[in-house]
Amino acid sequence: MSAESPAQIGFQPVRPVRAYQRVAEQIEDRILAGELPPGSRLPAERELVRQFDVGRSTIREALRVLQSSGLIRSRPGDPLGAEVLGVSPDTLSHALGRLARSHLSSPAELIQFRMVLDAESYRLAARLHTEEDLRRLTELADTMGECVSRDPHDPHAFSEADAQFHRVVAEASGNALLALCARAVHDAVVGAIEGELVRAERDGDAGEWMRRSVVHHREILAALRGADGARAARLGREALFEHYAPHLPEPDRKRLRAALD
Amino acid sequence: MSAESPAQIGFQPVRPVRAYQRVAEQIEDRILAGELPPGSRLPAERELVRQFDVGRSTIREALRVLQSSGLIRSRPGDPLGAEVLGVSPDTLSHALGRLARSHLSSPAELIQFRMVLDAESYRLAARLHTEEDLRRLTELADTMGECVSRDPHDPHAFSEADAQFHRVVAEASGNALLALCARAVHDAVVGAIEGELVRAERDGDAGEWMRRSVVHHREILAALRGADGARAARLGREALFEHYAPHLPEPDRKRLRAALD
DNA sequence: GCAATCAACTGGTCTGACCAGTCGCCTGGC
DNA sequence: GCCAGGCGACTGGTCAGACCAGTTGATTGC
Repeated sequence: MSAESPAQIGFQPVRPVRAYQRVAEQIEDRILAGELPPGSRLPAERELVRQFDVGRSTIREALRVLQSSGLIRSRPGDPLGAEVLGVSPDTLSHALGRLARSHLSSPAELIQFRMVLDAESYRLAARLHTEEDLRRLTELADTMGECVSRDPHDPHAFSEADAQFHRVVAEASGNALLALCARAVHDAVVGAIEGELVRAERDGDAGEWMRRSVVHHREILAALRGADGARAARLGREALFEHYAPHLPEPDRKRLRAALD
Repeated sequence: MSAESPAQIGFQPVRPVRAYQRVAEQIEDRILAGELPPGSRLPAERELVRQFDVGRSTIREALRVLQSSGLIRSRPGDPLGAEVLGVSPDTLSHALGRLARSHLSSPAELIQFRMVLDAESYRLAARLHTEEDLRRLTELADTMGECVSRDPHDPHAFSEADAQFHRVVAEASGNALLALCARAVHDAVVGAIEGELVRAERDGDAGEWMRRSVVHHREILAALRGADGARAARLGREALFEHYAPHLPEPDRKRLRAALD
């Protein structure tokens, strides 16, 4: 890029930058730089009006943008001002959820994507886990077992422990980005497929798949303990496939099978 | 969930929903449902004021939210009103870029994540590619070869063809979601590491890594043609590792190596 | 000591205004 | 007849000021 003609050097097309954008950028930069840590408060809107020397609507539009990005949260009547939330995976979840709802991708793709992310979490976690991770995972698997042996079953607590299990594995992978994405996809899947799950529970075979799921999780845990990443990854993929495939039409199922490896 | 005490059934905490949220939701739903396809136009703000029967600031805050989500784009003076862009991966890119810039994740994690996504793209693409995909990939590999054999090198066109290559592979994987995420991560990596790359180019070994990269891409292409997903995935991981590892400190490099498999 | 009240905030919304930019029409000169 | 220029009639961006409902904390009354 060092060989451009002199006439083209130094000048770039200038696009108008809106006032609310500059306000939002300044605040976002402070948040990302850590100067406004999560939990801290922004000044009140009318105070920001004075500091930035713009109208209140400009301030409000900037705050709306930040809020829709999940960086801040505001509450009417709060004398402390808007609360800084910091970077969170919620934006990712939202964006993924939107993609999942749009014609751009199908539920099957969402599930396949989750198979990929989960499997890679397992693979990495098998190498990098700590004893503490294993302890927590064992505990969660036990919790899941209790939920299924209890009468009546407690599918809510079960799902909670299940989600927690995946979250711990993702964190054990040592890659926060992977963990955040895996969580976002997990949330999106749950949000998109929830209706199916409820129906399946009502069909009465809830105990059956919960039991199978517990077995799966224990096998995965054993593979993690043995540092067998490939096996853990394969087991994770199979578990997801078995769980979701029955609810999908054949073409989708075939595509999902391609991700089984 | 069917066994709750009667007193807890039927009532859920009602949280106030802001007017701008309802406006934004209505418009977003129409866009996601395809009733407002990309390229179509929203009514003018003052017309929306009439239709939704709210103040203009409410309309504007709703439009700001949609705009920051990348769903619409507005331009001053446009008599046609805001343009509908539809769901795009830009939001994902933004969110990932923010995560990459925040203290929550490091460049190494970003690269590792890209290794994961690319490798899985290869694995799936090896199974599901079409002849047309192979033709385009061959063409792009040739283009990359030309860029490197040209004198002087054309690193810009090279990077462009490289990005295109990855994009075609991701699309050949048959999973649009995976493709979008891979592209978003690619963009985030490029955005985050660009400074490093420029430095490397200036160091004069540009020709060398470009040549190696071409070889890598041809090997991957051969693996894809042979439907050898595992091999393609491994090659893809190695290519990224070789490219980025030299620019990282040792601890990060070690962690990246864990993703090599 | 405690509960009800009140005043001073907050964010959410509306109104009305002005500006600069953009477009389409319309008119004037060629 | 054609085209350039200008003139509205729009657009979105911004500002100012107002009101409302909700929150909070001090004050008041018991």
